[in-house]
Amino acid sequence: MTRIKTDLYLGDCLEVLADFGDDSFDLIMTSPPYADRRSKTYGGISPDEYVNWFMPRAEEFLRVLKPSGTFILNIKEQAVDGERHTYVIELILAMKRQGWLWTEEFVWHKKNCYPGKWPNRFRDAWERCLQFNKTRKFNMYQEAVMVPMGDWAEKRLKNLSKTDQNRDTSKVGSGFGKNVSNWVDRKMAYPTNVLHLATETGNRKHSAVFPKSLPEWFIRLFTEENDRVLDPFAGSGTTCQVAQKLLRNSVGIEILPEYYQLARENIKPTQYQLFEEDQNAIHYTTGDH
Amino acid sequence: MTRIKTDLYLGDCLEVLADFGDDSFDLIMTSPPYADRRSKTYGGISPDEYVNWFMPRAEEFLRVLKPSGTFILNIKEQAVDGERHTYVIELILAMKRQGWLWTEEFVWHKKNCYPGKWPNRFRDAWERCLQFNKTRKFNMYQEAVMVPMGDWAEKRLKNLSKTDQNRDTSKVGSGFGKNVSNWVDRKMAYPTNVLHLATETGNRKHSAVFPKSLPEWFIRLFTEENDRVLDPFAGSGTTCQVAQKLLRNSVGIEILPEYYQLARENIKPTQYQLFEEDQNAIHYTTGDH
DNA sequence: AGCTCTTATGAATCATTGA
DNA sequence: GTCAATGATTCATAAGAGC
Repeated sequence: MTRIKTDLYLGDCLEVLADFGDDSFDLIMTSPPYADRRSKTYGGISPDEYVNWFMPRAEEFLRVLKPSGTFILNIKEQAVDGERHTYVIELILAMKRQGWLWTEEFVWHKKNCYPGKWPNRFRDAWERCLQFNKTRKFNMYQEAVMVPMGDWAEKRLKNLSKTDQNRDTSKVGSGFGKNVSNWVDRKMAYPTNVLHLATETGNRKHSAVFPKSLPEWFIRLFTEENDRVLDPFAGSGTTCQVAQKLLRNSVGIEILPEYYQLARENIKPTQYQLFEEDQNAIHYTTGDH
Repeated sequence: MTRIKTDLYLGDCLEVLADFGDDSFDLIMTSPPYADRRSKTYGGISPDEYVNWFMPRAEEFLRVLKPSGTFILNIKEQAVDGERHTYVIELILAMKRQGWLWTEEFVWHKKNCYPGKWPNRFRDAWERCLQFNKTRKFNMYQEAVMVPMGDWAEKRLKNLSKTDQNRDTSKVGSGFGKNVSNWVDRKMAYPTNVLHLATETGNRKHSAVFPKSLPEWFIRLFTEENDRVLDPFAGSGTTCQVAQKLLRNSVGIEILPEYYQLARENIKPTQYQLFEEDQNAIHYTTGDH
């Protein structure tokens, strides 16, 4: 029996994380308060101060992340005075100086983005999901997020073209023959670094929620069951909710009491996972928090 | 009768542009050689030197662009030693210091990206289209790129682009708008800053073309007929081809003789556009180049 | 004309081998 | 050791051929 823990903390992650040991988390997945957005609620970090505000916290993230772990930062700069502000790209450079590896930049395409019309720009339909790592040897479970192949596959794989055979038989025997058999049955393909996820509408209490599918995708990709996930800007607790559902331990930190309270309501009490022979017999029983 | 000029130059844009006056172009649309890519054909600028290589050219672009004009830069940094290189975001910062406004960043989602599998990353399926301007009052013709809503429209659009390819160019000048106006009673929507286009895979002579639809979209969005477009890294001349089709004047500059020659072959001689009442009476007659 | 089927290949990235 | 060249991996599109 494995216990899945989901812990919520009220406070500034800079202070709360001081009590956590080095190399504690397999994944940090967060969407921090955007500069100047939610200024009423979060005290309004101005775009120009954003990097200075973020960096000491990034240092703590670097400390508590395992060497094999990953940090996913969902963020997008807004337009300020007719321009895209540069605080996000400056943040990337600053974090590299701090010791992070900037491994990848995923694009989250928001299929149903916010409506609106402006004379000088179109609706903003994408956000960055920046991937940072401590080392080049990080855990990645690609099979966990495979996607169905396109319709083209069925016809295509019936009759493999000569090129395919030529290109691959040029290898010394071992390669294609084996792979053909892999391919013919294959219905799934590896995804790309562009994610197509709709935003979830209707959450009025927390203005900057991401859809559950966003943390779900990254949690599946970068962690296994019983791993430990951190969301240092937990908001209404979406990341922790998803982590719990996927049987990952998680820690959520939120500075605003309203959101902290909301997160507590959204998170079910501690779960217990029972391993039994019958897969359908995985039960969830609630326990003390 | 309006004459559409399409001029191609062989040489380094840094030198060729010296002969052009200030404020000459309404749109600069280009995809420069990426760092260290195609090093056999182009010089192979190393990622670390890329900004220094680019900046003097950017200065010329700034000079020859009209105050109401736009500069679209299609670029993507590669992975170097397990990380995304930072030369593109450093370029953005350098260009801002040079006097550019970084107005927007469009995402070009490449639906058919290069295949492959690696233990630490997925396939790269997007590129940046960075929008820079000289002033906050730039021309933008949003209606020219409106898209029909719904799935039925997608098929319609596909068919349209097919007939486009078949020399049905009479539709094209103002045609897109006209066709679209047929659907105006149906719902039209403004697009977003995410473009979904497939790369063209059939081109054997030039390995790095962008699909025609990419410059087409930006030319429609940021210029009107008879405006003047520049592609300082013209390659096989895709931008100029499209500009000509859309009845915009254009200048293409290419440093490699092979591509310059290829561009010349791809560009039809100077066109003359006749304005007459009957839409079908728009004729093209060839003249000296 | 309009459909299906065939075929080539694309701004990729990492691991391994060779100089 | 460092650096350059070669090999291995793999998905989606459109042009072209055939009916």
